[in-house]
Amino acid sequence: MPKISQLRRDSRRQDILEAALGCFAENGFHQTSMADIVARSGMSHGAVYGYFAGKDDIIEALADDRRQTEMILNAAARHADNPIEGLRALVRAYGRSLLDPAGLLRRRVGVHGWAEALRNPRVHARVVEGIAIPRALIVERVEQAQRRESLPRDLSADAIARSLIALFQGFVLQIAWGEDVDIDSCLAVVDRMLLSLGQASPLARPGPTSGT
Amino acid sequence: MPKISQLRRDSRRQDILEAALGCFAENGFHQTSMADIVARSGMSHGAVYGYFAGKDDIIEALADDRRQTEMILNAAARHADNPIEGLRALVRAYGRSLLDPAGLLRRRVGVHGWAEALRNPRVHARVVEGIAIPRALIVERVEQAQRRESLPRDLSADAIARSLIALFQGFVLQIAWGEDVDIDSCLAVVDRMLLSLGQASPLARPGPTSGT
Amino acid sequence: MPKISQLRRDSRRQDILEAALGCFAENGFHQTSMADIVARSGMSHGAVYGYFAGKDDIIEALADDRRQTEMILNAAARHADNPIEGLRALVRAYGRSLLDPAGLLRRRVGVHGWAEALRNPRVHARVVEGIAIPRALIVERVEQAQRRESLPRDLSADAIARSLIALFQGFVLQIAWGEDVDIDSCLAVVDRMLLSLGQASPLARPGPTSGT
Amino acid sequence: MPKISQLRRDSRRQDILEAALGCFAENGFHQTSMADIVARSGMSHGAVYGYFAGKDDIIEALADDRRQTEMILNAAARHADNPIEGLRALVRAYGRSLLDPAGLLRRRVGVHGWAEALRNPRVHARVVEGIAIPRALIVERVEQAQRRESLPRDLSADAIARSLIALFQGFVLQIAWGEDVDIDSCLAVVDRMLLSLGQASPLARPGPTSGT
DNA sequence: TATGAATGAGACTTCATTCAT
DNA sequence: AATGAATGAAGTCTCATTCAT
Repeated sequence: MPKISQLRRDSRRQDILEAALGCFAENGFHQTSMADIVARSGMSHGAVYGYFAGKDDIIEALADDRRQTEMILNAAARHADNPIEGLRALVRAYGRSLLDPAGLLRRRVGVHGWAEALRNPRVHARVVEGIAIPRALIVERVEQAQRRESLPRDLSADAIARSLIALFQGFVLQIAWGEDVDIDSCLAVVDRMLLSLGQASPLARPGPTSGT
Repeated sequence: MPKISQLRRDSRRQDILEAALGCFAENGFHQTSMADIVARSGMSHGAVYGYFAGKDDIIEALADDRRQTEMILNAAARHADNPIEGLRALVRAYGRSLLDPAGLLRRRVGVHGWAEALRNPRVHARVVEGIAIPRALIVERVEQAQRRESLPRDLSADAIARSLIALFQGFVLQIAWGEDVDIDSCLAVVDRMLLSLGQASPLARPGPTSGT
Repeated sequence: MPKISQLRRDSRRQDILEAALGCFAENGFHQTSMADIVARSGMSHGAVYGYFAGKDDIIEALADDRRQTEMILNAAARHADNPIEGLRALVRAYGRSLLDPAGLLRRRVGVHGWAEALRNPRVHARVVEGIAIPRALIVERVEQAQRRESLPRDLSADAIARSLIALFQGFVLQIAWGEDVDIDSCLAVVDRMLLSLGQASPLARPGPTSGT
Repeated sequence: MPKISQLRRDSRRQDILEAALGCFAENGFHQTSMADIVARSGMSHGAVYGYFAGKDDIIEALADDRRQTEMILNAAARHADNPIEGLRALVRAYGRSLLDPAGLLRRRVGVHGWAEALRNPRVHARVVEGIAIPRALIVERVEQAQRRESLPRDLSADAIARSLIALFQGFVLQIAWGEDVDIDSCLAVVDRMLLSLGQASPLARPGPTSGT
């Protein structure tokens, strides 16, 4: 029988996650101490441990960043009839999210999560699964487009999806570093790539990796 | 006047860097202790500190490793006469390096370095400068291509360069995670993107990010 | 809002200072390790660091201990009407404190503090300020005496004060070394010096530093 | 059969001691590393250990600072016939040495030695013995003076000697701290004390430690 | 439940001394 | 004799977690 309402519990939990997000964004997971998080959350050590089993648990909770992804994916659903337009909508939606200053912290922590996924299996699982979701959706759209001949059939749908995702991973990285990235220009490039892939005359296809 | 030859000194230094590379690849910078590196290098604590001022110094030395980048860039220089072919060569060269198992550790550590660059200014400088080198080269090639009309002039050369780099950053990441990436297929996608960008009929250009 | 009372906190803090005092008295500041202090205090490393920022902080806290000085000065204040008697009372009070075995450790640590003051600005400030307090009081008394002609007016009051202090610094040192100092005899000498200074016939004053 | 002449050996040894003196004066014994001394001496680690058994050996060699003391004592010998003048000459000689900037380092290291003498028996022995030499001489002069009635017979000669030494120990300390000490004024005070002690009318002697 | 003081293993780094060259 | 690289014990301090209050 909880003494405080579930609502209050959720709110407190969110406070901790937000505090952790701020700390991790500034200093990374391993250069942030629990004391930092505790101080920033305004709670006590004991209280924080009442909501999370430990630091790793907080890291995992933040790595489990499925919500934002799903919100973005909804944008693609609006063009369910035209796969190419769906993909373009997805690109635009992702692009917009890159410009959102509210996501700054989340993107920085995301990069830390990429590194953490290399050694922490639980984080790895969450991060990789989180990316598998949009990839599956993109693959679906690409295959639709290939069936309609609006994307070349000789290219692997999975490779196209991975490439699109890779593009945005790189953008996230470059932006997180504070580089002077003109997102709109980059989106224009991605958009044109998508479009021109669909138009490419088959005659012009040389062997892609023909070189040594 | 050192009692050991410069050659031996360099070799010892390299031993330490290799030990560190292995440790960092497995556990990241901050979950690797100096004791780990010391043990793996087979040297003593004091000896390691005779070569590096501390852990950060080792991290920076590894981040400063742009030799590999430069070697790859040399491959692209051979196609200096045709910019598009030069870019394609670059893509192939990078792609090959992704398949090289010898670079596995280096790529994993590279991802850790991306995260570290978010909070360590010295690492940031090295990482960002290391990426500025290929970007400058790509921009140059793209501008040549735009002057010859083999790439659309209305796209920003910088954005194209950033996009190409982003693609490979994402590939590095996905491969480092151990995902089942078919590099050849991805390279084919990138190659086709490059080619078709050049062929895209002007009439077919819709406003790239026209929607909200 | 601390979970332990301020009283208990102060007591713990005092325990640490006492442990440190014992260690420092035996081995000096730099030959005493934090582990020594921790062991002697019966607390844990972390606990000690909860009360002091580090070893230097402990050293400074001990150097900052001017309470004893002030207690001694109070003794002299009782003879406020007659400056010479006030000075003699001060001498007696200091002298008594030299015999106090309870102050043995404190005096030994004091000597270490003198050396530390040579290179640690914070300790320097505390030590020098701690001595400025009695000096100011002595200067005041001496000037009173000079106005009443009970001390020669041609001697610098500051120099007289510094000389009195120097005497006691030397006594502290010699006693700390365990030398066979007969304090009472020394006090008799100082007392007589004070008295005879006041009686010295002006005719008998040769040039003080007339030699080479 | 030494490869280098004894002369050269002595010179090298002196170089090391001078380097150590500089380091110790700046940072004290225990905050100076052998590497500091080695660097300042311009020699190699091995070479230094060829002249001294270790750091403690160097410290002891510096604590054994008998030469300067002896040079000063020679000044007192010139007035062998008149003990009071001999003491005054001694005071002047010591006073001059306090003003000598060349002795600055030596005096600072001396203070560190005072502290070190508290815990290092070998240093203790050297320091205490070094001070016993002038004390013995002063005692002798005082006893001569007492026999001639130029100093009161009811005061302990040892206490007078210790008091004179204490005065200078305190001066050394205050000067080493960089305090604004007017040495000449202080010497005038000491000189007058000596003189007036000899003149003090027996009638004026109250009980010295008559207080509580 | 909540608090925050306490724990203690373990992190990074220094340094007196040795010894192969 | 000289060199200076190497050793490794020991130093200071941090911090994730626990638990008495």
